[in-house]
Amino acid sequence: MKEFIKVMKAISDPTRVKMLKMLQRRVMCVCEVQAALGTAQSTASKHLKILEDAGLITSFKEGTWVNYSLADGSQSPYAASLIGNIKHWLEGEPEIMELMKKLPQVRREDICKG
Amino acid sequence: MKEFIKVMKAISDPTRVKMLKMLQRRVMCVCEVQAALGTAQSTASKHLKILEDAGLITSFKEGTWVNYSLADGSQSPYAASLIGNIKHWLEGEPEIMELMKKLPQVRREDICKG
DNA sequence: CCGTTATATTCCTAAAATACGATATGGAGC
DNA sequence: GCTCCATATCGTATTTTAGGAATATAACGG
Repeated sequence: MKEFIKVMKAISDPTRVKMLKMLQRRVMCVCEVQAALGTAQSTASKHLKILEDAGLITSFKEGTWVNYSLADGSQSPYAASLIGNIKHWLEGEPEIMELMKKLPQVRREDICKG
Repeated sequence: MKEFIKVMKAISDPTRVKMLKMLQRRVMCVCEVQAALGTAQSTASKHLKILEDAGLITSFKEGTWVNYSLADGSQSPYAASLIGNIKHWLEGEPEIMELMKKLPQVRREDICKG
């Protein structure tokens, strides 16, 4: 039950849902997520951790960067099911479409290292 | 997005999940739900309202009783998907099995009217 | 080792969720 | 009309959550 609630709570926040929708398109580092959403760095990092703890995303380090991507769902059957659904859910939402449109311009080469 | 979050938030609370699992088995009135979970009456009523607003359950009046049951999902595609999943999710959970075991003894004839 | 950069964590505050008791509503029956 | 019972709503205390600023950690380049 605790595991189930953890997954559901993780997916119950608009900011985190947006993160999932972005990571569905491509791998992103924390500063890219932060830039795309316009949040504080600590906020982005914290939300990503919640998603990772729930088994919805995974990360791997690449130097100082931490790359996040959608998980395969092997960590939790609930996460697996939701990962599958989230891919087609909310695709028509204006809020999400807007975000997706500006996603290509959010590149770590332009954002970080400065 | 708001509708989506509403459904997800609704299903992110242990008390409400237990309610859904019970209503999956049979129709129940508020006092039966209250008795089965051991909560205050106001608490049960409020949680049921949240689930109904999310399109996860429906109600119909029968005299002074209000009967709640699982919704068919026609109100929201997100609710529809989760209603389908919740039916097989958590079936093995000790907490849920315990609850299901005592469900037959929770009858409005014994609880209410007195 | 030192400085820089990306990320994580801590601390604090504001907003939201939860629970309960108390009160209000609404139907049934006298 | 009044009373009883099931349910809904209100008021409030407590807990949880979200957000950002500040600080800590970790990896890289010199």
